[in-house]
Amino acid sequence: MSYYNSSERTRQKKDAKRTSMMTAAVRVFAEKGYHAATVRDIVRDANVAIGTFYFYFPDKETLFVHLYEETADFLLQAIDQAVNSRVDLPHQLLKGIQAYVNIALYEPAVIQLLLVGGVGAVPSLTVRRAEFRERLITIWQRPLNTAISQGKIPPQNTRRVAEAYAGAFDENVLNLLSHPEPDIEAETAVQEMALFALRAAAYSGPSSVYPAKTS
Amino acid sequence: MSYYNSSERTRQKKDAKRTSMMTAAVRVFAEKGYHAATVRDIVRDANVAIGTFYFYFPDKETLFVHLYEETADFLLQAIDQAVNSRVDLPHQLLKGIQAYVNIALYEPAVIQLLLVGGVGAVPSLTVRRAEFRERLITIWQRPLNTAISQGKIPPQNTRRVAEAYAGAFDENVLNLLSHPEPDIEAETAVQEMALFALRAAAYSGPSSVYPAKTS
Amino acid sequence: MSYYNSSERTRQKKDAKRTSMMTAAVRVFAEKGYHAATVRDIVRDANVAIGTFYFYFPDKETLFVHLYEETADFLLQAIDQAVNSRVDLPHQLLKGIQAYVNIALYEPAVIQLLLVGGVGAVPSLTVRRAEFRERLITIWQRPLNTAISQGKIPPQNTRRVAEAYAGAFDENVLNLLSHPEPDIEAETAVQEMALFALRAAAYSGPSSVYPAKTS
Amino acid sequence: MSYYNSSERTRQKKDAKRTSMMTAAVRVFAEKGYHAATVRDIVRDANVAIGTFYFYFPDKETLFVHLYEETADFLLQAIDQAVNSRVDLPHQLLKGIQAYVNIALYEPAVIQLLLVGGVGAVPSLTVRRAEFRERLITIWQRPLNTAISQGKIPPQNTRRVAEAYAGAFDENVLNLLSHPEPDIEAETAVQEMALFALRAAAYSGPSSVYPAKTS
DNA sequence: TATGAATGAGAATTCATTCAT
DNA sequence: TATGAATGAATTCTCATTCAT
Repeated sequence: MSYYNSSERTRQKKDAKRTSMMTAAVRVFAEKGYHAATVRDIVRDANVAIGTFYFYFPDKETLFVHLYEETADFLLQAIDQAVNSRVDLPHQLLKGIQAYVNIALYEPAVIQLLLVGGVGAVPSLTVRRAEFRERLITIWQRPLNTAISQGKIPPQNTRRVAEAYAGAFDENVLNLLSHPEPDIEAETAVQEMALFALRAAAYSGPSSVYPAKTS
Repeated sequence: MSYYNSSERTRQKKDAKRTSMMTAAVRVFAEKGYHAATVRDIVRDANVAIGTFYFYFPDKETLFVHLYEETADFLLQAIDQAVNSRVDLPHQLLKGIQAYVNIALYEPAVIQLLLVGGVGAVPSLTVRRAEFRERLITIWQRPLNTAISQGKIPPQNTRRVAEAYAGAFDENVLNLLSHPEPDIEAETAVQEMALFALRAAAYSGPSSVYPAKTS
Repeated sequence: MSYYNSSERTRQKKDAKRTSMMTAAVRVFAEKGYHAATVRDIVRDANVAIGTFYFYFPDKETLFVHLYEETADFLLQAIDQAVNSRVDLPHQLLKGIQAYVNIALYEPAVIQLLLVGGVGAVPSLTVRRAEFRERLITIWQRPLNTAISQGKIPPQNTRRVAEAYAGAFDENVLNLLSHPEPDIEAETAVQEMALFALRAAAYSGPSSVYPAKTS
Repeated sequence: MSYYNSSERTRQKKDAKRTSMMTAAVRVFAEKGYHAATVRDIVRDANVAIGTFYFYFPDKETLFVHLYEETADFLLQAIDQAVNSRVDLPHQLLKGIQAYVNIALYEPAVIQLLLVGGVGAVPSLTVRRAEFRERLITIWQRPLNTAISQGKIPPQNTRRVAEAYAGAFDENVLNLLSHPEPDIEAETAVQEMALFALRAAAYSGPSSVYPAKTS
C-alpha cells in the first residue's frame, strides 16, 4: 500500500478523471437524453476506454441518477440561497428568478438534464423528479406564506401558486434559451417574470423592485 | 381513445385495425415512454401480429411523431375552441383552463404523451414539440392581446405572459393528476388557476368569474 | 390467425428448427462446457442468427438447465427401465449397466453433459445435479433392497453401495469412452462391471449371468 | 491450506505473499469454480493488489492448472503412502480409503478442486485430469495385482476394478461431505467402503479388517 | 392483407491483462 | 517488488425491422 507514496498525485489524477468523465456524461446526457446517450458516447467524449467508465461508475443508470440529483441540488440550492438572501417578496422573487436564469444561461446543460433529458426515460428517476419538483415548489411557496402572514399579500393557496411559478419559470427559461442570444434578453426577462409572479400573488406593496422606476 | 374518433383520418371504417393499433400505441407510449415501449408491446395490446404493424406504419418513430402531432392537435383545438367560445378575458381563461383540465382528467394519456412520454427521447420530436409549445403559447397570447386593445389589462409582454401561463398550467395539471382523486379537486383547481392567470395579467375588471362569489 | 392455414407446416418447421437448435446446443455444450460455449457458438452450429436463439429460448442458462434435465431424464429412464425389466439382481445389474453403456456409446454427448460439461459451472445447476445423482442412486438401490428381502444378499447399507455403484459405473464408462474403439470392448466391460457389482453386494447365488457358462 | 506447507515449492519463506495468493486462489476456485472465480476475488481474498497477481503468476489459467496439479499430487501421495504402509489387501484398502476420507473432511477444497471445480471448465485441464485419474487408478490397481500374485484374490481385470474403486470412492466421499455432520459418519463410511471394495475384488481371506468384529 | 419466424446491428456490462509510477 | 488505474475484446441479450408464406 505504502510502497510508493505517490498516492497523493494519483488520487488527484483519479479525481480529475472522474470529474472529467462526469462532465462528459452531463454533456452527452444533456444533448441526447438518457436512452440515446450510450456509454460509448460518453467515453468517447471523455477520451477513455469503455472499461474505464465501469471502473469509476457502477452503471449508466446509477450515474445518470446521481448526476440528476447533483444537478438538482445545485440548482435548488442556488435558487434557495438567492431567495433567502432577501426578506421582502418582490426581491425574493427577483433574486430567485435571477439565480435560475443565470444558471440556465451559463450552464444550459443543467436545464437540459432536469427539464428535458431524462423525463420519461428512467423508471428509477420518476421518484427523483417528483422530489425535485417538490423541493422547487417548496422554495417558491415559503416566501409566499411569509408574505401572507405579514399581510403583504392576501390569503391564497400558496401551494398552487408555487406550482404555477415553477412551471411558468421553466417555460420562460426554456423559451429564453431557445432564442439566438439569450443573455441579451435575460435581464428584461427576469424583471418581467418577477412582475408576473408578484401580480399573480396579488402583491400590492411597492410596485417595482427597481427603485428607479418610481412612477 | 375516444378523442381519435373525432379525427378525420379515422373516418374510413375499413381500417379499424389501424385505429386499434394507434389506440394501443397511445396507451403503451403513455405508460412506458417512447423508448421503453416496444413495437411488440403495441401489437400485443392491439391483438395483431408484428408484421401488421409494419404494414400500416413505416416505423416506430414515425408513428410516435404522428401520434404526438395528432394528440397535440386535439389538445390545442380543444383549448382554442374553449377560449374562443368567450369574449372576455376572465371567461376565456376559465374556459381554456377548464378544457385543459378536463382532457387531463379524462384522457391522461394526452398529458403523458405531450408532457412526459417522449420529451427528450426522440430527436425528430424536438421540432414538433417546439411547434406544439408555440401554438399553445399563441392560444393564450391572443386573448391577452385583445384584452390590452380593449383596455382591460395594461400593456405588457403578452408573449412572456402566455409562456408563463402555458408552463404554469402544465405544472398545475401535472400536480393535480398526481393526487389520489384529481376529479374532486379539479373545479377548485381550475378557479384558482384562472384567478392566478387573471391577476398575473393585472386584470382589474369584475374580480370574480363566478357571480355567486360576490365577496 | 386463420388467414392462411399454413399453420401446420409452419408449426412443424418451427419445431424442427427448435429441435435442431437444441441438438446444436447439446453438441456445443458437450464439447466446450457451459461457460466456454457461447451463444454465438450454438447459433453458428445451428446455422441461424443470434436473434433466433432468443426467439426460441429465454436465455443460455435456462436452455442449459433444460437440456441437462431432459438428458438426465432420458438416461435415468433408460437405466430404470432396463433394471425393472428383470427380477433377479444379476440381470437387473447387467441390464442396467448395459443400458448405461449403450447410451454412452451412441450418445456420448449425454455423458459429457451430465458428468463433465457443467459440473461446477452453473449455480442453478447444483440442485439439478444433486437431484440427478439422487435419482441415479435410488435406481441402483432398489434392486439391492429387494435382493436383501429375498435373502439373495446379506443385509448391508444399500444406500452406500448404490452410491458406490453410481460412481464406479461412471468412471468405468468414462474410461471406456476414452479408448480408441469403445464399442469393441463394450460387452466385456459390461460383464466385468456387472460381476464387480454383484461381488460387491456379496451376491452368492448362481454365479454367472450368462447361462452358457454352466461349469 | 495447510497441505501446501508440505510442498517443496513454498519452502522459500520470502514469498509468503505468493503462498497467501495460492491459498486464496484455492479457496476461491473451490468455492466458485474456475470461471466464476475472478482474479479480483483472489487478490481481494489475499489482500494484495491485482498487479501483484501478475507479478507472481503468468495468468489465471496457469495458476489454476498448477493448483490442480499440486492438489492432485498432494492427494495422490497421501493415498499412495497410506496404501503402501500395509502389505495385505484389506488394510491397504482401508488405509487408502481412510486417507482419502480424512483429506476430504479436513481439506474439502481438495475435493472441490479435483472433482467439481473446473471439470469441464478449462480446456488445458483435460490432460491433467486424465493424468490425475490415471495415477489414482494405478494406486488402487497395484495392491490388487499383488493380491492376485499372492493368491489372495482370483485373477481379474484389475484395471477395471481399480477404475471402479476410484469412481465409487469419489461418489461416497461426495455424498459424505454433503451430509450435515460428515465427521461423525466418517468411520462407518470408511469401513463400509473398504468392505465393498474387498468383496468386489472377491477377497476371501480374513473377512474383517477389524479383528474385534469376530462375528 | 396478415402473419410471425428470422435477422443482426447495437447496447450494457464483465474481466483478464497491461503498464506507468 | 507492488500498485491499481486503464484497457478493450468478448459476451449476453434486446428489439426494430424484414420477408417468405
